Amino acid sequence: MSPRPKLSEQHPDLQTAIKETAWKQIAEKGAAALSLRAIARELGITAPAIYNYFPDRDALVTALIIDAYRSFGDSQLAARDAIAENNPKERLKAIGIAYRTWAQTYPQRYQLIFGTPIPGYEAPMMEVLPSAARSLSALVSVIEQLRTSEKLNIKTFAEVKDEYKVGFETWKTYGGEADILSLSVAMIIWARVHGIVSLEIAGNLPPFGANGDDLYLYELDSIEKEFIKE
Amino acid sequence: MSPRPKLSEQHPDLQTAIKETAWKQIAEKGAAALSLRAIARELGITAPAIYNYFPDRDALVTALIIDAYRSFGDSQLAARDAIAENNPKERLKAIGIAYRTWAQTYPQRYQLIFGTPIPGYEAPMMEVLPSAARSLSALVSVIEQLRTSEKLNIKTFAEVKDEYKVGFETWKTYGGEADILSLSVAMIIWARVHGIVSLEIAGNLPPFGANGDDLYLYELDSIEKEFIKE
DNA sequence: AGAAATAAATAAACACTGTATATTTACACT
DNA sequence: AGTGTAAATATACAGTGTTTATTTATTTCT
Repeated sequence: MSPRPKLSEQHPDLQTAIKETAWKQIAEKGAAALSLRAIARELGITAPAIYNYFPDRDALVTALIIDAYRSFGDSQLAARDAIAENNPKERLKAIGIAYRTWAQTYPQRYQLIFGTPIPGYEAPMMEVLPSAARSLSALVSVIEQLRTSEKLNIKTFAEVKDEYKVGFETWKTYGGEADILSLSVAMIIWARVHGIVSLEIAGNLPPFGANGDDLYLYELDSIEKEFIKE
Repeated sequence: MSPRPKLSEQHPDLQTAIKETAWKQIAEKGAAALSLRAIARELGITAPAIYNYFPDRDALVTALIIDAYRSFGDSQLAARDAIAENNPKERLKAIGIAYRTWAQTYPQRYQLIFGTPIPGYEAPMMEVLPSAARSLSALVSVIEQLRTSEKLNIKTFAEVKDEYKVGFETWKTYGGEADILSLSVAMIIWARVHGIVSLEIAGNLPPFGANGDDLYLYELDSIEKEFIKE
């Protein structure tokens, strides 16, 4: 009928509206069910109109991932900053608790970031790195603080290989100044909490025996004992 | 043209042929790209013919998952049994190494089992439990052996809640006799190795700093020190 | 052996999906 | 006022899982 509605009938900020509708549908039906046509339907526009704002579906997904990283990073940084700077042990614990809380609040976002729920989609590292690095910077900064105050309990770890130096510098731009040792420890801790949380969210923990709460708290304790001196 | 080819022109065991073609395509293009029509095309049949062997796509996926668990379980049990029974420490390490090796050999299978790569698919617990329990039985049995020989270093853990007793009994049918404490420890260890491996396979470890090898070996060492006495 | 029943395939169609192309038109600027 | 641009539409294509009706090879029964 009318090839282009008047401005007054349009969405004021369609780019944002598209993302919001996408999140809504992801929350309702899961990230895998994300559909450009369904988004367009709900917004009262046609599917190709979306291509004015995102070159293709993957670009939309990338934008969503970056937003999710930002939300996740906000939660991590807020948890850290809620505890006094001179108490890294409690800061570490707060970050750990916040990690799982955020994941349970936004399981779809968690899977969007750390899983592979979109058919054929692979995140473009260079676009995602800034927000990804920032989201881990809370953890890295606490570990780094432990290290510089000589409370970090770990022997030497791998050195940065020459070929990775560039990537590491980029990382530090967004993830904050940190020794490679701190980054390695952060990655181990990250992998541990991710291990439990991802199994739990994907429904792969058997529904008996120790539950997610028990396992998770055990791990947080275990991490504290293993990596913090005194 | 010919609504039904002669027996001589058909596949002798179409059910198996369908699964094999599915695995081939999963290996080539990833689990997310699994397509009934593509399978049919490659087999020279029509898509609806598959419905004679699997009621729908999800049933095929479930069958694939069960096969993958079997392959994974075989690898775990073989790794365990390659070491003398009276050497649980080395058995544990062998299982750990085999875990990552299998995952790296069959990354698509790993994601099929432990990720959520198929849009809208959720594994039916009751169908998958037997092969899933068996695949973890190697780890559980080693932990159980450590526990009965009093070499397991852990304090008490959660008790089995009454409502979960039935599920736990079912588990033991396929996963072997084990104390709930052993099962809990096994799940922690499982979550740890899964944490690194899943991040690594999904390409979410930053490509610098400690690599997967370093992190993984650190964790295996760490697990040994934390859970085995002496 | 001939007829009936069964089972396994095909063909065609439905409702979806992402995406490309050409077209239309509201809006902004000169 | 006229032109150019940008943002929408309409249309179309190739792909998906799935349903239905149809055909026929094979098996079973009499």
